[in-house]
Amino acid sequence: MVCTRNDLSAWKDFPKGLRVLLLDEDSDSAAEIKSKLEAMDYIVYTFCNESEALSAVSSRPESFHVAIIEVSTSSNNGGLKFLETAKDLPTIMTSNIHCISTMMKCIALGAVEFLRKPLSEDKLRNIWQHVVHKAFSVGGNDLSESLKPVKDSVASMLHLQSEEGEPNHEHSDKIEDASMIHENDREPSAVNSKYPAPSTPQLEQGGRLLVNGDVQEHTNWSTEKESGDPDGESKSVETTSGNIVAEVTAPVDQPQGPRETMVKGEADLVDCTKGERTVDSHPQDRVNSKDSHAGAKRPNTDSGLHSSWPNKADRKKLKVEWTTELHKEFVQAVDQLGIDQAIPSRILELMKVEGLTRHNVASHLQKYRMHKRHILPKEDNRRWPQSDQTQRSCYPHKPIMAFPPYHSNHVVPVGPFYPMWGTPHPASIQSWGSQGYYPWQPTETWHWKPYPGVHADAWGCPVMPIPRGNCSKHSKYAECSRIDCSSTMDNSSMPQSSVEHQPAEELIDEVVKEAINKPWLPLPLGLKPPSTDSVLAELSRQGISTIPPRINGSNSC
DNA sequence: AGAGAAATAT
DNA sequence: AATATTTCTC
Repeated sequence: MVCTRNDLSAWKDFPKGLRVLLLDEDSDSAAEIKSKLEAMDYIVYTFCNESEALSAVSSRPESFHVAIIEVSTSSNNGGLKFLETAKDLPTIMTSNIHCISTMMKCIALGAVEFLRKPLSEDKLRNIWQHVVHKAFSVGGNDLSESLKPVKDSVASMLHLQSEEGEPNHEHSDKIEDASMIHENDREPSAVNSKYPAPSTPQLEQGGRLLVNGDVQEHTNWSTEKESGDPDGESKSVETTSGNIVAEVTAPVDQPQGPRETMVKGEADLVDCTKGERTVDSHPQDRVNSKDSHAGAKRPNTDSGLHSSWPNKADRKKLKVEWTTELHKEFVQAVDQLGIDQAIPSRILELMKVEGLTRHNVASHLQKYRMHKRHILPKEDNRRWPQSDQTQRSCYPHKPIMAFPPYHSNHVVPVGPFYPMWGTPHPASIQSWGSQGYYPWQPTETWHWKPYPGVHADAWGCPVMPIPRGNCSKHSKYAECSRIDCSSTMDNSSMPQSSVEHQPAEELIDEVVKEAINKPWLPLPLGLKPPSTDSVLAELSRQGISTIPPRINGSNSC
């Protein structure tokens, strides 16, 4: 009758079927208790003398979940021996005498509770709590066989994910609902309607699990890198069977450093539970915050609704708002990492923004790249009239043959495609580029590397006509190793439709790919060999520092 | 597992 | 229409 883990995952209506060892020398009393317990769908094993009970519990300890032991009046130590022996078994002592010292003795010896006779249904109803409590108090390893399944079952009910146990969503929701109420005395409502048998947790332990479940929700939110989405990206509080108690008892975690991102529920205006939440930011953490007026720009900042933490429903839909701030941090991270390192997880790491997920970053990065590739060149040309030519011309975005048609002297009054992203004013909303913020590592370091393992730019990347003069200012390796479009295309007569520039990009991709994959072949028309600078940079990037001294500054532009 | 692209949602 | 999230593919 060993209760295995599998049995327990099927223990849907816990605590029905809980196995109770009952020791009472008074057979009438025993019968009475037994019938009450059985009415609650507990399974009762009655013993009328201690030694029988002892042998039963020692020979098959896994057969019982809880014991109710009468403190015998007839013998001196009646019942206490059992208590001492069956330490793994949550044991409730009972007696019709209620001598305080006896009670204390029982508790001191490990009894989980002392119940005065007669044992009413109410008293008996809650004995399952001790089972659960024990299951969660004891470390996973020394958990007695009979309790493991209990723990699994409960963990599963609470959606705590004990090991790979399948979480039970219906249950978790209900429990969560119940826990939101924070009441100790639960009438047979949510939980109990599903588990009609006993219950009405009164003891601290019982309630604690639920309350802590709630706490954990919060903890989860504040630490999780990915909000509670089920794809498991949440690296936060992975509650496992071994550490639930510790986890749950720990104070709600104080973000120690990471900034927090602003997230917004979808229904901003509805009510406190749905309204936007602005997490307090930690000024001391904002080491990189460059603009003091940033706060004023935050469209969402502080509507005074700090009240409630997101409940589950809302949490799912929390939306990251890419404010200027946030975007700036993003760009900084990206710049800092450089093109080949700028992957969502690293960016996320660098940004240290609380609550931001890798998905968020990935998405933003996707957009960022799109803009870099397709939009910025246009934007750049048209919206940075003051810029020295270098900035524009050295843009690393790929293909350039198809630079958007447009004459620099022709002021285009029409709004940009993506006004948000291209606005030149540093203080205004998002602008993708990082120029101006991090002059030591300008966006030029963004060399899109379409083919893993090789830096395309080092091998020749197509590029716009090189403007006169300014090249030498930029030591980056990219700029001199590009196609000189003017040799093959006439800028002034370039196609006006940006549609036509797509195929050209792909073509260039192909050409570059070919050049990369077959370095022994002559470079295709339009590709220049890599410059010395670019080769050196690539070599040093790959950890090769010693180069034969045969370099003659041939990187003329 | 995680990056990136595409699809989908708001 | 812009942009964020989700889903899908590799």
